[in-house]
Amino acid sequence: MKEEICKEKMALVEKLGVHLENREQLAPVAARILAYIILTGKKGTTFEDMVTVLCASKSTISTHLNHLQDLNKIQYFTKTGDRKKYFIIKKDTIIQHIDKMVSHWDEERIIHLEIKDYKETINNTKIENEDEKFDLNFHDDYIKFIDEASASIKDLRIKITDNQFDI
Amino acid sequence: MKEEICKEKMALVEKLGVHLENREQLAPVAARILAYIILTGKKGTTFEDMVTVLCASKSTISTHLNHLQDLNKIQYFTKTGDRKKYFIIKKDTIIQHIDKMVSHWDEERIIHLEIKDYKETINNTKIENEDEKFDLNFHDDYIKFIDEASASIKDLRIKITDNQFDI
DNA sequence: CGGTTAGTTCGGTTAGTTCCGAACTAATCT
DNA sequence: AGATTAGTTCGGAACTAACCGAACTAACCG
Repeated sequence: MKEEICKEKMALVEKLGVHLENREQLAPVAARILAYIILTGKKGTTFEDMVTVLCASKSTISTHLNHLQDLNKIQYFTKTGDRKKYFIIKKDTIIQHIDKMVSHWDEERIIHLEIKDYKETINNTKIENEDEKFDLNFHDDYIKFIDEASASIKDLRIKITDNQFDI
Repeated sequence: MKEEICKEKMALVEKLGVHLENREQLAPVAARILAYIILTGKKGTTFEDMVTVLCASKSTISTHLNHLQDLNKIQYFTKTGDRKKYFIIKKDTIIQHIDKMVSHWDEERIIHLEIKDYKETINNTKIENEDEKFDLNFHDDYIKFIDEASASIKDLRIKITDNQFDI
């Protein structure tokens, strides 16, 4: 029975790993480390543990573990009389993820405005074929969507910060 | 004056190129091709044109141009008595982008449900320390956000399909 | 037919990524 | 002090991605 759960866990680690590898632009093993840490939860997981369970070398685990700490995605706690570090994901990971989405949309907003600006200049300076002119309405609608989505996710952010969940 | 606009255009191509390179996971030159096509608009741009203006080899342009067509990001039209192809971005690019966002959220939704499911199993089977149990509320709230965001972007999709803008 | 235009395909180079093993450090235990 | 535990650092092997040049094809022109 314990083995079955372990199998299920490792299957999920691989699945979540692939997802995180793409979403967070991480190396395969780095993504699996993160997935494993997420699915282990509050009790935490150790360096050694990950070396054996993820079948990776100590150097690989070490490098990626440090990288994930640099990225502020994980942290560790310790136990008195125990030299090991127990890794858990950063409590504010979701907030970070939300903030990243928001800043990503901000970026899109800015570039859409810039493109629209450029297109307007062209439309006004070159008095060329009417039907070669740029359409601009789309940019306005897209920006409106971005603003709506940002507002909606900021609501979620507030809800989460109020409740202070862990993942 | 024409030169100034050209400089401005190429600066925007680089900027939009970097943005698209990340957003669409394209090779640098592929992203610049797409950016250049977007900023040239309805009059279209040719193979040769891009070779000179983007300072890339014919083989590079050829490969990426075919790749972008495979990805359904660009298309071309022709002129009678003219052997060249005039590339423009696909009219439904925005719709594609929106659909990609939606399917991305669907994916996230599924994996969150799977993780929640796994965590529930663990919480129920192992009757371990109460405070080692997984928190699950976050997943529900995140899924709720995803559903809201999806709904909001689907509204935009309808608005756009009704109006049928070009980019 | 030969020449030009428009584009493709192939092989190779360079750059960069990902991971590993071996040798190392640094703290703790006996 | 010597051994053990916990982890780091370095060099390199294997692989992948991105681009280029050169040689090619395919259509049309005169």
